[in-house]
Amino acid sequence: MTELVAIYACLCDRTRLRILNLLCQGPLCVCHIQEILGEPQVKVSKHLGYLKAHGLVEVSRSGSWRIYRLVAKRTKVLASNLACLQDCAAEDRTFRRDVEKLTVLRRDLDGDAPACCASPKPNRRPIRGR
Amino acid sequence: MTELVAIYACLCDRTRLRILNLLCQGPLCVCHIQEILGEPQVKVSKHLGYLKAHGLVEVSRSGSWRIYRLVAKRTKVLASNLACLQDCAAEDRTFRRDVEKLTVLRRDLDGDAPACCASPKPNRRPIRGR
DNA sequence: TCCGTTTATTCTTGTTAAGGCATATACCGC
DNA sequence: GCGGTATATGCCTTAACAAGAATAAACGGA
Repeated sequence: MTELVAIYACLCDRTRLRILNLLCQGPLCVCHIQEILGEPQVKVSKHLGYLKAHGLVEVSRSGSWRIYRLVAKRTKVLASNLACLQDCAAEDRTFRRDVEKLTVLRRDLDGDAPACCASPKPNRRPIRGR
Repeated sequence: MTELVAIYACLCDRTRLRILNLLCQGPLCVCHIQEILGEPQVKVSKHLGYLKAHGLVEVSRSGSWRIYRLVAKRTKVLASNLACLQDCAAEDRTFRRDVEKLTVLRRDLDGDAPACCASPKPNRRPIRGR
């Protein structure tokens, strides 16, 4: 039950929902999450930290990038809720657009496996205009 | 998306989860929820208020009792999440015990339809010892 | 009309968390 | 080692909320 409450606590924030929705598509580095969400770095980083602290995601390093992904071993409860989230996300504009952006991003990166900054196109637009 | 966040906000509290789990079994009056949860009246009332304010439950009066129930028309998102919750609840001790208590309570009340205080057994134990 | 029961509301206090700014840390290439 | 990029952390302010105590409101019955 405590676990369930913790999961719902993670899910009751818009930014975290968008992040989780993206991670359902596979591992991602922070900068891509940032770019897709269009949210400031601190915000994204903090929410990722929150999700990690509560056991929903895990990190690995790849050079100077951190690759976030959904935890590999998921309890039944977590799996159920992620599935439910995906269901719900399928009908939401924002969620769908995020995934579309991700798809584009991956195509621009020649679609190699852990699609992250690891292999950026030279002329990729900088993150967050300013 | 906003709706989804609101739903999760409702779900990220232990007491509310227990209440919703009970209401999944059917309408209930406040005093029975109180009795089953073993939580003080204020607490239960407030959480019911919260759930109502966020559109997860609705109330009707029956004499001096208020009968709470899950909202009749549920969005797809809400329905999905309630189903998911029930799934998760099935494997949790507290949730199961709450439902068992409810079953007993209903049996004691001769199992008539909107099982609430409307027809209490004369020798029913008072709510919350004090 | 007064009483007891049922439920909600108000007020207060402590905790948690969100968002922003500035800064720190870690790594890369030179 | 230096500068630049990527990411995290600390501090601050503000808002939301949980919980408890006391009280109010609404109703039924004698």
